[in-house]
Amino acid sequence: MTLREVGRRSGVSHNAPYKHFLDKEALLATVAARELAEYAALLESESDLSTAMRAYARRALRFPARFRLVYGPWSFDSIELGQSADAAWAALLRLVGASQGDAKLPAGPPSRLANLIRSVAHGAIDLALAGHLAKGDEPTTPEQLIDDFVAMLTAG
Amino acid sequence: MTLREVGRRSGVSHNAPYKHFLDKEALLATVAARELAEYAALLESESDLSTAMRAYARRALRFPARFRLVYGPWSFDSIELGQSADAAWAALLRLVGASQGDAKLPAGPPSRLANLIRSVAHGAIDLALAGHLAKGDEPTTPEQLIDDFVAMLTAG
DNA sequence: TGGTGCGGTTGACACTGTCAACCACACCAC
DNA sequence: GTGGTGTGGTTGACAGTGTCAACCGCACCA
Repeated sequence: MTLREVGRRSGVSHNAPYKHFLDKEALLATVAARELAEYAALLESESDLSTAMRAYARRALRFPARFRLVYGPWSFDSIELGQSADAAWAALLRLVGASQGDAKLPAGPPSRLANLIRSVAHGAIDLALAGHLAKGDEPTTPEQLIDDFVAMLTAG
Repeated sequence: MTLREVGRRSGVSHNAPYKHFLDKEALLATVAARELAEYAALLESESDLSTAMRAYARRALRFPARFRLVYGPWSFDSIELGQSADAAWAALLRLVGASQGDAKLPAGPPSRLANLIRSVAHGAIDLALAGHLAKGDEPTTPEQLIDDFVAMLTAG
C-alpha cells in the first residue's frame, strides 16, 4: 500500500493525503482504529461468548491485512486506536461476565479469563494467517480452537 | 531494515547481498527460519511443557522483530521456514505427550492440546508486543498467561 | 472588502529494491 | 601452462516511494 496510490485511486494528486494525515503511519492508524472499532461492535452485538469470538475470527480471516494492521508495530500511541481497544476490551469483559453469571465459565476475576480467551483467539487467527494451522497431519481452524477452548472452560 | 544497509554494515557494496539471496524477502526468510529453528531448539532442550513455553515467550519478547518476521506475511513458501516449523511442531508434540504421560495434561489427541497451547502462547506474545496486555486495570504478561493456562489444564 | 485558512497542486529531494553490465580471481580440463 | 568457467564482487542506472516546500484558488467571516 503506497500513499501515492491512495491519491491516485481517490483521483487526487500524490500529496493530497498529507492534507488529511500527518504521514503514512497516521493514515494507517486511522484505518486500524476503524477495524478495531468494528471488532468491538461485533462483540457488543453478540450475547454468547463463543459465538462472538467466532464472529471475530471470521472477520479477521476475511480481512487479514487489516487484522495485521491493528496489531502491527506502531511507532507512536494513536488515541483512536487506544479508544477502540478500550471499547473492545470492555465488550469482551461484559461477555465473560455474562458467561460467568450463567455458570458457563468458572468464577474468578473476569479479566484473567478474558485475557486467556483473547490470547487463544488472537494466536489462532495469526497462526492461521501464517499458514501454521493448515499444515500437518491434523489441520484445524481458529473457529474450531476457540470453540474447543470455551468448551473446555465450561466443562472444566 | 534496508538491503543497502546490510551491504553497508557488511562492508560490501549495496548489491552484494544479491549474490547470496534472490531478493530481500529471501534474505528475511532465511533470518526467520533461523529464529524459528532457535524456538525449536529451545523446546527440544526443555522437559517441562510450561517451562519450555515460558522460555519461548522470553525469547520472543527479547527479539520482537524476529518474532514478527517468523509469522509475517510471506509471498512464497520458504523450504527452510517450513522445516523449522516442522521441527518446532514436533518438539511441542513431544512435550505435550510427556505431560499427558505424567497425567499433568488430560488425555486425547496431543495435536489438539498442542494447538491450543501454541495459540495461547502466540496470542499472548503478540498482544504483549502490541501493548494490549500492559494497559488496563490489571496488566499481565505472556509468561503469566501461559502458566495460567497450563495450570488450568492440569487442574481441569 | 480584505484576510485567513483549508484542501488542492507541482516539483524537488534522498532513499529504496532491483537489474544489467562489467571485473577479478580461484579452479579445473586439457 | 593455458584457456574456459563460475562465483562473488563492483558501478551505474531505473522506476517508484515518503516527505517537504512552495504556490494557488476559493469559501468564509470580521
